[in-house]
Amino acid sequence: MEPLKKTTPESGEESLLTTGEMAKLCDTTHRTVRFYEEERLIAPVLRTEGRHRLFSRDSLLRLQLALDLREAGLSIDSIRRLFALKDESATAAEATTKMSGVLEEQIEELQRRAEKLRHLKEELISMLNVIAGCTACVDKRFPLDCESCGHLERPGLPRAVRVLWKP
Amino acid sequence: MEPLKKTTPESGEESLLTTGEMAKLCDTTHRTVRFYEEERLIAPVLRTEGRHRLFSRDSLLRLQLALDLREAGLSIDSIRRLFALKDESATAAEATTKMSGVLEEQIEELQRRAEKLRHLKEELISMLNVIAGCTACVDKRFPLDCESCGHLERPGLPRAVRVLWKP
DNA sequence: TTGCTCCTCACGTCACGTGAGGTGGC
DNA sequence: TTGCTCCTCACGTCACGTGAGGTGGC
Repeated sequence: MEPLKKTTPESGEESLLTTGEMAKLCDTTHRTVRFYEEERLIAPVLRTEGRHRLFSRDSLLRLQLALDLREAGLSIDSIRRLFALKDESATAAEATTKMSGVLEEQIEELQRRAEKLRHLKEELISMLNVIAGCTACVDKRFPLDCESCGHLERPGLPRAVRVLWKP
Repeated sequence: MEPLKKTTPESGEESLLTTGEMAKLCDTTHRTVRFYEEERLIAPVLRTEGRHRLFSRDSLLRLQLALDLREAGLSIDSIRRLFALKDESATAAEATTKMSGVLEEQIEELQRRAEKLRHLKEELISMLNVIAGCTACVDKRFPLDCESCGHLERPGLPRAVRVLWKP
């Protein structure tokens, strides 16, 4: 029996990834992969003779995490600093303390953002409920004279309705 | 008794807001107020002789909602279209249907984002737990040879640790 | 008159997007 | 040879930030 060289690479050489494969596996674009390389967050392990980039599996993981951290609101610079923290620390304790600091801060920021989004969502939902009452409206006063209708006069009317339903 | 003209304005004229007051009440900058005016999302009701802008309370509400929608991920263009929906609709039913569509879509997007953020948060927290075990590490192998330590070998180790704790 | 706020250009920034024109590799 | 992917500039975009140099208003 012959060893399955193509499907089960052992050296790791054969599992290198092109820019396009990196993009596909990270669900992003070619340009974004190039941008993260420009920013020194990843680097190709080698180039082909035609100068095509080849990345390692480690680079794939780094890019995936970097992109998730970006989506979570960290800037490229913060991500770069987070990735550099370990090598800049003298001891493991120092590294973990610093990483914890960055991560805790971001977790708190995520919680604040989630809370704000949840609030806005509630406002939008309550708004849908209010304007649902206008769906059956056949009044000739729409849309220029809704204010005389009375439907929008009740107290506690969400700001979104006041703004979006104003003449 | 004299009417309290200064503190309880009746005409509304006296409650007009300058660009700086708009910025302060929206917790944003002067430039951002100007930008939203450039984008036709708000407009000053009048100018002083010295060309200083004066905005109405309605503009304040519009700007506050616009900024919240921006933070929630809507583009300036989407916000402009949402604000224009009512006047572009022939009936109240049409307006509510269209607004519901935009808002429902954004609510779903918010939920997707919140879910992703929650996932990343879990990963970061579990990462803190793992690297907490390294805090007491006094091994000379840190930081260049952590891989030979065994602490990071267990299966299911979050990707974040694999990336951030790699040599 | 002094301080603070406001004005109008206008270029800078961040994280990419989008061609333009050319080459690589199965 | 054909298609698809990759390459390197390099300018564009979105939502503002940041001065530069000047004027307003209590």
